[in-house]
Amino acid sequence: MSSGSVPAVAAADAAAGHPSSVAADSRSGWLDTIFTGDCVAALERLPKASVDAIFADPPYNLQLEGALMRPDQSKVDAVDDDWDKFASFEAYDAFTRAWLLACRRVLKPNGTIWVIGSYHNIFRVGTILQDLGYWTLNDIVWRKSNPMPNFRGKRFTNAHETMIWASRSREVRNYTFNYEAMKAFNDDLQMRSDWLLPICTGGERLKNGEGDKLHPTQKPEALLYRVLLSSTNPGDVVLDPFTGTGTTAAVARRLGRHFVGVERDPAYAEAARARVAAVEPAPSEGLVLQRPKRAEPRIPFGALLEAGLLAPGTVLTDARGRHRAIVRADATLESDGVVASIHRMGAIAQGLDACNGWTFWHAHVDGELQAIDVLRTIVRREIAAAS
Amino acid sequence: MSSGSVPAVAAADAAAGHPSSVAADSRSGWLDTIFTGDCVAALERLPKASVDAIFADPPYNLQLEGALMRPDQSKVDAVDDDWDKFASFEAYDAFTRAWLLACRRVLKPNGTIWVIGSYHNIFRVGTILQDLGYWTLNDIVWRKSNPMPNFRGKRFTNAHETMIWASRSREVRNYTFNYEAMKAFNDDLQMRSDWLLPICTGGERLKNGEGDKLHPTQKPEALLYRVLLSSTNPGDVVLDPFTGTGTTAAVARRLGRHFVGVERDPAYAEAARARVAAVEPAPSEGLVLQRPKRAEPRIPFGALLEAGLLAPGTVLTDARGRHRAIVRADATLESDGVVASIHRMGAIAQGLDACNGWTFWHAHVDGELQAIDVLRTIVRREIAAAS
DNA sequence: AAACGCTCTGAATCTCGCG
DNA sequence: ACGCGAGATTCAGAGCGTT
Repeated sequence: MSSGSVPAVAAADAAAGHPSSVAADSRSGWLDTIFTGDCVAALERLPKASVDAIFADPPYNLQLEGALMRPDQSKVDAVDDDWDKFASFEAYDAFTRAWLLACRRVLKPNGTIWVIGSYHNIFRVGTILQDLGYWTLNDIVWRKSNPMPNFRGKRFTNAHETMIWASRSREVRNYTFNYEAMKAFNDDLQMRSDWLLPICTGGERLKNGEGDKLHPTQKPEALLYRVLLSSTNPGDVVLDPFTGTGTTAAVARRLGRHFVGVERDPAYAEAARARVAAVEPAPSEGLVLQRPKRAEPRIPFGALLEAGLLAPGTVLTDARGRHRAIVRADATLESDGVVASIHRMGAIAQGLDACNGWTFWHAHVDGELQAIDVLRTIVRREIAAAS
Repeated sequence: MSSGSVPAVAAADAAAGHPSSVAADSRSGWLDTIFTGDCVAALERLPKASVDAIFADPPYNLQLEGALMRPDQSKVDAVDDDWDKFASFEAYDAFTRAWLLACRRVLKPNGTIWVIGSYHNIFRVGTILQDLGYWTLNDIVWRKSNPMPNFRGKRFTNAHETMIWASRSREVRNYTFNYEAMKAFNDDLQMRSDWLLPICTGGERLKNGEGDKLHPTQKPEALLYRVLLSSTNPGDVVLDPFTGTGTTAAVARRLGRHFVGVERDPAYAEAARARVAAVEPAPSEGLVLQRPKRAEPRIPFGALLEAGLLAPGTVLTDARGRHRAIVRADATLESDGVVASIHRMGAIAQGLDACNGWTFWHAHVDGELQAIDVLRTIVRREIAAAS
């Protein structure tokens, strides 16, 4: 992992076709780089299955007509850029299919993709994602704490945008989701599919020479922080095919992730490179997340007997003493003549199909009734200390 | 308007083809009726352009596989009904296109449609709505205050569903949106596109003989209350092509709207009819909404000076006295050398993009600090009295 | 009687590694 | 690829019985 080093943010004109700019067998030519050019052409030059995650903020195809005035007659600075103009839904669909296909090629088998949009485009994006074989994991609603009001009073205040989070295909189960970290992030409650965050304003919003916003749709770093924290690991490669002002790349670098960006507009691309170069990555020790229990070394129940923490003949009960079983020397339990593992015996006792014996069965430890999971923790600590 | 009368909730088998059950030139045969049958067949028997609004809760095509257990090993009662099974996305799309087309025929030119769904189906619904010519007005997020958790810790808690609100076509401008009523409903703030509401539980949830839920996906009445209050008027006709247990019809009747329902399952249809028959409509005088402000004459700020209600040189402040500005004779405000309208000055003072100066700026009226909107009301009354 | 604890349930695309 | 078994995993609110 090279998160501490300065990224190579030099320009590389992928669309113009310089073969040397993208090495087919190495990441050295394109990692931590923001390319100037069309994203489909640029992605075709990246190796297959080379990125861990994708965050895409494509044109929304807003289809605005005429200017929108505020109640005080000031003009709303709308998204009227050429890159957001499409001749028809069909043209937008073809564009969407093309870049989502190109993304699918460079995405690792267990990688995931995020796409953000509004009601103007997100339904078409979602449909095409499904049609291409991506498998939706969640749709996440970004609730804006400070949305633009509806000036005409003809609709509800459009106060949110939608992100779709999808794996590469239905069969994938080992995609990255830092469940425990997000739960801790959210005051020990599961992170929900609705996130309340302010829009990008103030010092975070990049300005042009005249002090106006540089880019019409710059996303807040807090949004990308949650996205990358939840679905990537330090050292992962994050691709943003519509880099814009480089929010994804900046947050990726801050969080010790690698990035690859593609941006069509040279001015945006240059601003993004300068922005990313100024980012100070977090120290790697700050990026360590709560380790999920699944990742802990497996301890067989017998290890508790070997360690002398439990003796054969000990009586185990459930938390309320309604069920009891005796520990045998071979690390099985016996109850009413039945012999089984701690898990099976817990299931049998409750009449269920399955049971986690570690948390179901209790023993007296230091005079207190405690789950045998506590003893497993002791064994794990001893193993960690010895190695 | 016949909201006070008992609706005709007798069954009518539209699918079986009784011509007498639907009169082509009168509403007497089908108004306030819940039909048993397939919705496309039933809608083809309704007159063209005959309903003011549609609320549709179609199958979501969940594509579940296997059983899901809670951590305590109890089984989640999943939606595994035949009506939610589709052979492919193509089959679901064909189904969706068919009923949305049938809906479009019976919808009045200025009518609107609501469709609710989850990430499993809503993208496809939204795409097809657009392809058929409907024009999206908003997507509304129903944030559930008490969603089912994610039991395996593999995704974000799926804590919301999405509703799409669309007009019949892009050109329509005179659709019903009770902007002021929704604003009043929301403590005088514009109603946003994210609504926090609990799921349907407790006494509101219809039960079968065994005390289990009668229908797997009954929607809360509060959701339909907001939908119908915002986008329909008393006396309007509301169609629900997937009536289920009749939540739409029940709330429509309570709010003095007419309804038409179609439900395929005879048991659900019968339960819905009984439910609706028990609904007591609200008294019609309770259904009068806040008069739209746009119908009020526009009063320029200068009119307050002309009327002598404010004098040049008067100091205005915000409600808490943190910002101040001086009224000039030309009806602009001045503060720290900056001159601007009441609205712009309010925005500048707060560092925001926009501000309603009428409610932001306050003056001492009869010794009390009050919003200058109070003075506008006085001017309006005088104008009304003079004419 | 109010408080408390236990049980039940809701549109859900919900494990993983080893043999 | 498939079967097997270890063992990891939940929030809000209603309802009901006990303290």
